[in-house]
Amino acid sequence: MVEVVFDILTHDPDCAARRGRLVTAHGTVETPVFMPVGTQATVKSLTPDELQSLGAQILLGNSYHLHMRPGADRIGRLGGLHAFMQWPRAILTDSGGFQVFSLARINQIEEAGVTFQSHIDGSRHLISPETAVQIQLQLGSDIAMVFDECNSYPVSYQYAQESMQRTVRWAARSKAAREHGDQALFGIVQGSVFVDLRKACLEQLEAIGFDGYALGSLSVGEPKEEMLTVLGTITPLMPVSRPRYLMGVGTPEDLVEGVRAGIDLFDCVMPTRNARNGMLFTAHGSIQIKNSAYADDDGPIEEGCACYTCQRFSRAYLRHLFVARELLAYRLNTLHNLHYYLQLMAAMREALEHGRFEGWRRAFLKARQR
RNA sequence: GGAGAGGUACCCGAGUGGCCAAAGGGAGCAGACUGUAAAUCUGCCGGCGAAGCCUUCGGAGGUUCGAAUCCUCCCCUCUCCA
Repeated sequence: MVEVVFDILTHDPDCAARRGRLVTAHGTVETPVFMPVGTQATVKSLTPDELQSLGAQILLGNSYHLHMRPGADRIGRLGGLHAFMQWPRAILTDSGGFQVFSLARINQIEEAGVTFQSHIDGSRHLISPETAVQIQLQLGSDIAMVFDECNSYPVSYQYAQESMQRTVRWAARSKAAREHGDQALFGIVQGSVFVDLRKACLEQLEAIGFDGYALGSLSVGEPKEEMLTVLGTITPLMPVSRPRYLMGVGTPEDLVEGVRAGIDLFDCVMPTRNARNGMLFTAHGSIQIKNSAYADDDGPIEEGCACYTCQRFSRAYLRHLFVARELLAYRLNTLHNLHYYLQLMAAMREALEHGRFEGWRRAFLKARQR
């Protein structure tokens, strides 16, 4: 089997950004990259063919949700997640660590792992570092994440420290549990907004040794300044030769700042969820398509946008579909937003290739002032 | 012609002496959303506004300290009988 290999093609001369290439058994991923979120073995409302047409190179799947339904063992029997959902390109799976945060009301954290009370039927399930690795092995993702605890914000220094240390212990157990070298395993740096905890966590994870390193528990409610401080301080300390993944982030601006700090992989539900909630991204900021201002607007979401939606449909039509709760609204909006996100990443990769990322970034920020 | 039911805010619809500027829906308007329990959630929704004040429950009178609610007359709608 082919191991996941990461090469850096160019470093930007003016900042920490880099243009890289991640080779997986399911294709090459050009970085920096945005991974659309396909929690339940689907990027909501789109087909795999549409995702490929949009230029998606790698998707994110979720261990917790697929374990609960339909079951990772079942997906394994059915040929793995790629075959199951008919996605031929790369997949990264989250370990369920985010659900420790998002489903905090129905779980209990212990040293052994986290006991979830299923949000589907109330039954109890222990997810441990070992089971999280096992689940992801059954899913057959190209990149697996260690089982961690995603912290909420704010948390006390003491809790952040205890949680971080437990996440490190869990990371070591995850590494020990991994059997196959053809599935990459990434460690996750925790420590909330406390930079010294983040540094200590990263050092310990490096000592264990992972194929890539991620920043977790960011954009969970902390002030943007805090997020940028952690991002700007910790990212440069992460191993240069390994892929760096900023988990769950973020807005278009966040992606640009992340790339600038040296991040290679991103994922976020924002383009897909917000699309379903009527918020559409453009170079000049976002719009709420349901606003009455668009009722008679015969122009596209964004002038010059090459996406399917903008090539054919007016804002007035999209507003109508959304207000009428027509299913097509969710699809068309999602197509546009993902196109925007993926094109944004492609534009950054191109700027990096030409060594002019900073100039590109200034133009990006200027356009959003309008 | 007779018997009965009913007219409440943009629409539907609760309320039948004070806790009512009036429940609840819907529509409308706006906002939020960051490793997805999300096609979800939140706010506003008579007027001016900080408190507060003003106008409002088909119309006009009346009873009462106080009326969407009780009384009188009028207008209109619906159902059944002839």
